[in-house]
Amino acid sequence: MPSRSDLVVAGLQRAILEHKIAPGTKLSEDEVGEIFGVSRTIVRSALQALAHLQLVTIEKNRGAFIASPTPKEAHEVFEARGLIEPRVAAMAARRMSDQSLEALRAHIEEEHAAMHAGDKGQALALSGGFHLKIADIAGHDVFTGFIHALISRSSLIIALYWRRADTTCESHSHHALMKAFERRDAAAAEEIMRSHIVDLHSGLDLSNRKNAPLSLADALRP
Amino acid sequence: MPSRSDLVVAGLQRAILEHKIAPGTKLSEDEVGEIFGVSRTIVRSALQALAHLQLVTIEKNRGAFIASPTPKEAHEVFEARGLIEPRVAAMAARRMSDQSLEALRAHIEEEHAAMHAGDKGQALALSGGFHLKIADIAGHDVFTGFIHALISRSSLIIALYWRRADTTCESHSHHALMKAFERRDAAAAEEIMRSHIVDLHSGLDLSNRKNAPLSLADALRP
DNA sequence: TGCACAAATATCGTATACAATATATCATTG
DNA sequence: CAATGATATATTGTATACGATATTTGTGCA
Repeated sequence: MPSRSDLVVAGLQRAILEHKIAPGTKLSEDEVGEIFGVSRTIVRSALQALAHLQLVTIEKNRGAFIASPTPKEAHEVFEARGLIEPRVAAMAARRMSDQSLEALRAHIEEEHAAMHAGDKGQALALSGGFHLKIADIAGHDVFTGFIHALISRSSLIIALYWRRADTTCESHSHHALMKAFERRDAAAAEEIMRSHIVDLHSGLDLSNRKNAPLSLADALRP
Repeated sequence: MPSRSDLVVAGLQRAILEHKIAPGTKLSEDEVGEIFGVSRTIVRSALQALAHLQLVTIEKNRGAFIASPTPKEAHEVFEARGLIEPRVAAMAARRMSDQSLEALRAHIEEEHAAMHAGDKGQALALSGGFHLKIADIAGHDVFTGFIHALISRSSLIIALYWRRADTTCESHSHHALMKAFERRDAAAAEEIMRSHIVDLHSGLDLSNRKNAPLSLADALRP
């Protein structure tokens, strides 16, 4: 049974992951509460949770803002992913069931569809979701928790520093990973994941920060 | 300027790290609020923060309890530390300044003193602090954050599953790490850290859980 | 005595009221 | 007109009140 603040967390997180709210945007407690129909008590709880994931930063007596990762943070996040995710991919390969394999295939289909539909935001969110599903399959809750936080932050980082317009390399790497999973080849999965994340990391231009603020109410309207 | 809930978080965390509150202990909001002289609003915020660190579990309509890691969680925590901390130790060795080296030496002195004083709880907390200081020196905020959470949880795990009475192996490994740091030998630091954590991991007996509940008010009285 | 069920109590979940702080507005002055 | 300062407004920080849920206690009955 999801608590009411979890719903707010999920709603905001989704908007952030799909790039509907830009980094730096202020999240006024009253405004968020109005949109979700809850009191400030709930909103505050949700904002604290998001702050813990480092998706928002809370400044005392000033309020909460969508986080705006620095180049250093961006680098660190992908460095961390580069250490953890290959290991987790190998674990997932060893534990891969036919059922999980099928779920991953379905997920890739969704990615493909969103891409063709031209919905960049959703395509990006789904691409992160693929990595998360792999972590779930690995069944290592500690690593999964870390990866969850890292992927969320990655979405913000990509909003600020991504240099290319497309995300086709994603699709290619994800297919390669599928091949390795089908063979239950842990070593291959580990290596493909490593190079995939290096790819993502090198797709960032940490010297050029983009800006694209947006109205909060618009972004959250379902 | 630390907010009031941070003070509650720090107070509870310290008590947990020093094994003054046993896993499973209930943290009543009223009781904690009474002890720290704050309202339930603040306590709730603090408990949520501790829940994010997984030092506390919150059960809906039942309250907050000191977390009681399962054997699986215990295994995963040390597996994660085994992956991350060696890498961080290497980074720290590369960035080690004379000043940082001195700080680490001083820290080891403290450990030594606490051990001689027979204060098991504080010795354990300090031993975790040594690992944290290394992470700080490495200057990688993402890894430091992870390690912070992992070390906190390790303290709970040790409370439940530690098989030996002493912690002398800690002291030995920490000295060996210092030697590597003094030589700025990243490879050695990495390897020593790896085997140190394997040592810790193997010091657990995951089939035997200890029990040692304690009064809450006593534990928190400064 | 032991069990089942009901009342009473305690604790948590949420909303709201008030205080503290920051931000915005606007007049004043050089 | 720009800069500065005072007032007004808006927003966050905290406490508290009230309703909802769980736990405990107590009572009746087999």
